Amino acid sequence: MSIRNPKQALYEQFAIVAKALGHPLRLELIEHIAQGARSVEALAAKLSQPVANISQHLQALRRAGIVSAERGGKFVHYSLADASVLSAFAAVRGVAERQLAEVDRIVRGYFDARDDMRPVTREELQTLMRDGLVTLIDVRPADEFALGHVPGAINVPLGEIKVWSADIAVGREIVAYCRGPWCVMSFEAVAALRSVGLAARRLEDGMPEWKAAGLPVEMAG
Amino acid sequence: MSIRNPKQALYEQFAIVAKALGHPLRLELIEHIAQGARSVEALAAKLSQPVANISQHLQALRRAGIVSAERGGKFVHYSLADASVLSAFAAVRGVAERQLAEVDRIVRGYFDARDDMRPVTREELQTLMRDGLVTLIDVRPADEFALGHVPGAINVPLGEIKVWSADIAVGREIVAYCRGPWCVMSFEAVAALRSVGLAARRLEDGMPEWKAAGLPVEMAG
DNA sequence: CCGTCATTCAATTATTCCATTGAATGACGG
DNA sequence: CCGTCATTCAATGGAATAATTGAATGACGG
Repeated sequence: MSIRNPKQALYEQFAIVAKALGHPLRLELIEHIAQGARSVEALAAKLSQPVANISQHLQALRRAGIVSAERGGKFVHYSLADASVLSAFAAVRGVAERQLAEVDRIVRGYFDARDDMRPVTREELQTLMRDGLVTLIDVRPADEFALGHVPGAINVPLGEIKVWSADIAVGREIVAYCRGPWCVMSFEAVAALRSVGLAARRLEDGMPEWKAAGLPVEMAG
Repeated sequence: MSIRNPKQALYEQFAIVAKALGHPLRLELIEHIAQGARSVEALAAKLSQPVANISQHLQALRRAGIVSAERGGKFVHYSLADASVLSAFAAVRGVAERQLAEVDRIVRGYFDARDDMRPVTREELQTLMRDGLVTLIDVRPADEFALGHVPGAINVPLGEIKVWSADIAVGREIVAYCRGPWCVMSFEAVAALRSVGLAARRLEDGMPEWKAAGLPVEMAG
């Protein structure tokens, strides 16, 4: 806590935030917390990690002002401290997408193979939904769907998509979304639907971005 | 390079970018490089750091796709790889400003003491300049001014502000800017000008943001 | 083709970060 | 007021990061 010039002191603070974003597990935690408030053990289960490890990463995120903790019952619920966290995440992602060849390689090797089409934008989706032209499916697990989803969306967790798609008439387009722009589940869903001859596309990103854009969110189920 | 799921692979890439932003020296490097392309030794001199140390930090930034290097003569010039780097920096800064109490403490303890007024926005400045109501000064060192400045600005490096202000008539407002929103020099300039009875305010942020906003930039001197 | 000099590499030490384990905390429900 | 259980703390070992030093690279100018 030595006295140093204020610029350095500020930059140290900014670095704390960036450093907290600088670990893949913590980024994944942010993605999950962005779906809604969650307890430590729920997050640990979702990431298949020991509880103590998750707890420590959450504390790192909290020290950086990225998430906030609130006790309810015997659980501590973590949620995003600020909507600006999502834009910081998006900005970092943007740099990586534009500049890192490895990102390009991963996207081409995996994601393009499952959906090489341009995703549906939020604006497009609103029009399509208003005119009743598409079926919108939310492929996240039921608990995340319950915490908030796009109005009119049907919850079809990825594991149930095969059974669900058996009853669907060919011709009507299906739009799928999940947790965010690179959430694997919506890519898998689109690939599965196409493989049985259905027309399917992804929404450009997921629930947190929809909400952050100020669009309506439906709760419970 | 083991085979793991694509989501983790992507998040590792995003983490590389964030991690590169997670060190105060590297953030300061970005601020300087944003003023214009610079050699390693020039940056080392500006930050008062050994050349080898700066070289290694620059390579970390380059691996993260944040800066790019180009050889010219016997110097390697580093510049920002992408305009999106500035928005990532700004987003991280935004989280810190909103959520970290320590940032508030530093700002109140140092910056507010020198300028407790609302800064001038870019739009305001354009109006004031067009109507000829203010004198605009760029308080950065001459070399940075030469690499690009706001049209109509006068270069008054911080060290010369006392001499310069002696000849200025009271009454006409002065607007000062430097490298970015928390660049210390413009705060110091405003404080110095006010202490001799002149009306002075800061621009809301600095040269890189002006340029990133698509506004005109004047070169050379 | 050789010397110069900006830059990078390599090696070292100190520090910080990360995952794991098991124990401690502390709020709730009875 | 006590047991339960989600969460946090503390301690360990191993890995990555940072600063420093001095040597090596390698492109340019002659």
